[in-house]
Amino acid sequence: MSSVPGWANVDERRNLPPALAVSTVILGIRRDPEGGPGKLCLPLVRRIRQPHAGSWALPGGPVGSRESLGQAAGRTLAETTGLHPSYLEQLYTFGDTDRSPTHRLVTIAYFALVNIEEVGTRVPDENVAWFDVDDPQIAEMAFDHRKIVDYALWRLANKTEYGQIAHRLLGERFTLAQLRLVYEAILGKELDPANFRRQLNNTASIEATDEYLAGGKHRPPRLYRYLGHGPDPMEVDTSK
Amino acid sequence: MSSVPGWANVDERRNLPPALAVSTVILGIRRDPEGGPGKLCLPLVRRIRQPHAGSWALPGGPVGSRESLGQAAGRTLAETTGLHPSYLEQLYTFGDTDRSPTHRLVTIAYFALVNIEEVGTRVPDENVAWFDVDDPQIAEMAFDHRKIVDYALWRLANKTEYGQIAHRLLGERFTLAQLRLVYEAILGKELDPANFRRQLNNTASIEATDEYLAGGKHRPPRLYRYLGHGPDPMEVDTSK
DNA sequence: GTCGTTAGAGTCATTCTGACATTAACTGGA
DNA sequence: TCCAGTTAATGTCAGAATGACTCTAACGAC
Repeated sequence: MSSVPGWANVDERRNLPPALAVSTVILGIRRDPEGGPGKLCLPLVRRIRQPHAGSWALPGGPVGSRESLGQAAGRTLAETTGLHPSYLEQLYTFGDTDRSPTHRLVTIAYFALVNIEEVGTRVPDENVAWFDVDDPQIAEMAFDHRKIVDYALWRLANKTEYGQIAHRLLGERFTLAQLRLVYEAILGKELDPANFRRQLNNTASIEATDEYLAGGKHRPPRLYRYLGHGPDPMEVDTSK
Repeated sequence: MSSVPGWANVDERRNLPPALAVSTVILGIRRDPEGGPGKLCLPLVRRIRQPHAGSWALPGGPVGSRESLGQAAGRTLAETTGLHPSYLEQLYTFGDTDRSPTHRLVTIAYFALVNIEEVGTRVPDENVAWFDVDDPQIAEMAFDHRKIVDYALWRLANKTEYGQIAHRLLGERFTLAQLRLVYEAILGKELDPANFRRQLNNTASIEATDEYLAGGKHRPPRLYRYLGHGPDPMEVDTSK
């Protein structure tokens, strides 16, 4: 077991308590102006301090002693990006001993979704930026954060219940075409509009309203809304 | 915010670092001698020290400074119960501020499966015991451990991929009837043997061997084996 | 009005599912 | 040895779900 130059010796930090932090992968869909399939994207913050100064990292920070883990995730997200996500779910806890070169770091990662209207907005300064998830600029990230993002994408694709997820990404009312674009962005393939409509009508998780989306060039589509019911008992309440 | 008698004042522990621990929900299936549907059960340890002395708790313990979280879960499980599970997956991290009356406690909960042959065995002393998950004796448990068990059961029932789970509960070779009993125990309902066989043949996740289970009174059933491939990239490697 | 576009409903062949019947292979007792 | 009883494994069939496709309705642009 050799000592790496510039790294604290492992034995020196043997009896230090581990640092507890939260990080949040917050995904949104970037609209395609031409109406094509949207792309999943997320905000990242540039690290100011060592280690990994200058690299892009997930928004997050240390856990306060009098806040729950979910509260810490929401607080640090608001402080660094100004975003208040409508969906927050614990993703995974990363605690390998070599995650940070300077100390033992245990990070509880959270997974959030942001309404499509807020994507790209609320950027407080040049140290916060939105990236498409497949942007080559973020092929490498600070710490093991790229691994965290990849796991969040895997979890999203393997969700059995997309209903509430799509609803969180879109907001209160949405058209079936918008909803279909969300599913297509997550699944990475095109879906037949007619069959998509039929399947949603069978599962009674969304409801037609008597409103229509005005302003388009063509026939106005009907607006739908999601009938709540979260199946995961561990979803974080962000209603406050 | 009043002070509870016998509890440390919240302000007194404000600046103490949080204690990091792991706990493991390790589920097995208890065979029904009459061949009926098996029952999910798990080993628990009786707490010796305060708080919650005398109550049943999940096996676990503090995280060492030079071990990963998964290693800590496997080590504490072996130390307290002698079990070496073949499947170990991170479940959830519990970090509410009121989990323990004496200090801020953050627990990374793990979820393990034990082979049916080991259920009820390896009980080192009277402070370790196996319980059916619906045993009224464990309707209440130490800390928030009952909540952790319930969440593990929810996750198990909501898994999309039962293949590898069933395989971990049963061992290397198994008959289709045994596999069906595992599915029935998890899903809580009976399945048609013929349709069950047909579905498994379509998904090529198990393979027929040319061996048969001898010793029964009737026609010997063919043995099958599971073709590996874990879909969850965060499953813990217990092969060491 | 017509044309182009999108919303939304309908058609049909294929596949999947649940329920049930049938045949095969073994043990134990008459 | 033959038969009854039990379990393993396969087959059948109607109804449901699915994928690919067509058809009609409703809008704006011209």
